[in-house]
Amino acid sequence: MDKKSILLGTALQLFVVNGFHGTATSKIAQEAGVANGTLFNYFKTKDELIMALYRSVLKHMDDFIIERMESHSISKASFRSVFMETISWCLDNPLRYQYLQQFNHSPYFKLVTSKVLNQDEHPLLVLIQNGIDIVLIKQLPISFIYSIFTAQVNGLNSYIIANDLEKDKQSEFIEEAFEMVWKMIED
Amino acid sequence: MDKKSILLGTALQLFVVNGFHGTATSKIAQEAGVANGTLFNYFKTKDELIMALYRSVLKHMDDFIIERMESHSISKASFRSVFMETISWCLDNPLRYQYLQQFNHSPYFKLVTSKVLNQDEHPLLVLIQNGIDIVLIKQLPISFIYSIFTAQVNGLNSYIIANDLEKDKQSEFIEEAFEMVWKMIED
DNA sequence: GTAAAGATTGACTAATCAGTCAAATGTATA
DNA sequence: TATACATTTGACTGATTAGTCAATCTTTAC
Repeated sequence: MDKKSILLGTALQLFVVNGFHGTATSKIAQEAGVANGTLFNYFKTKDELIMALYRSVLKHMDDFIIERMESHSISKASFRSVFMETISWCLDNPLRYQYLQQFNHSPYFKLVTSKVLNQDEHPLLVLIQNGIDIVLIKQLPISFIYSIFTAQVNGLNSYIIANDLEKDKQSEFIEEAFEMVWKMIED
Repeated sequence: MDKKSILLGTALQLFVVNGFHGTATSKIAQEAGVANGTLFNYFKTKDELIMALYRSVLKHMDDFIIERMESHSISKASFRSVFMETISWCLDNPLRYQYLQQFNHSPYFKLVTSKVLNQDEHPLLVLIQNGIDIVLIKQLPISFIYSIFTAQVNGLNSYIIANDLEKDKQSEFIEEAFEMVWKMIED
């Protein structure tokens, strides 16, 4: 693994545990096994590291979901697939998930907006747009459906984590939660 | 207003804008119009201020909702009332809402848990328990329903804020979102 | 009026931090 | 081997920080 990836991985862990300003750049470099100055060869400032890590984690999630989408039709099954893969990613990548949440609710979030998020190639957004077009789901703004959908994922995820469910109990609630959200958005 | 309240109010604003570690205690004291040392008379450490502010904001929200609950029956109307008041509070108190979110997704969150949150007197939790008991809503764990309900509030709120809706458009979506969440949880 | 108790002050400290840079090390080419 | 180029190093700096405390001011009680 190259030094940049190691630095991003180390930063991820430390930021989630100690927060942004609670994590010194020197600590990241030390834990990553490189010199202090090396970090600043790869990331001009600490803020740039924080932003780069955010983009990297978003990409990791999107790649995971796109790669594993079962159905390419526009159907309940494809929504189910996106829902399942999203939850899977969150549960399999707790640090990355926490980092996204921490970042999204921090003052750093206002520094990104448009470019990073308004990606029309985002699988869920495309799916919702198509679902609305063929009157499979409710005639409401895409971003409204998107908010509802992702909020449901977050709610489910925080429930599973807070209650430390076993695998089979998890599956039950995931299935239940998807049926719930589908009932919400279907036309 | 007493100095403690002024300090809490100033801290709220600065923490939301600049983050926890991005806000110096000396800055809070300065903006609040008191000396540096005065802050530490009211809050032993910076962390204690952060925690006290969290509890204070939670209490503000609960008081608001309890005070304005229209119906004390166990009915769809009472769930609707809690939903509406919660959204109202979020929209009327953007700084406080943002602070809750920022705190909940920060490393500080793990320092609270049980005592602050497991309050059985929380209006929504009580309502859900009663709703399940009389088979008005689905026979699922209280905390699951709670997660779903609050997730819906968060999703709706982030949609309204991100799209900067006018008042009447807001009402439409709030109504729609409640009907959606009710469809999810009703038995 | 006065004395005791409590509240407020702000200069101060010891520690920590983001970012720099000249020197050292590694790598590729001819 | 020699030379050019890129990467890595870590000591260093100037700035900032949370928290302290002896001195000063304010309030209360009689």
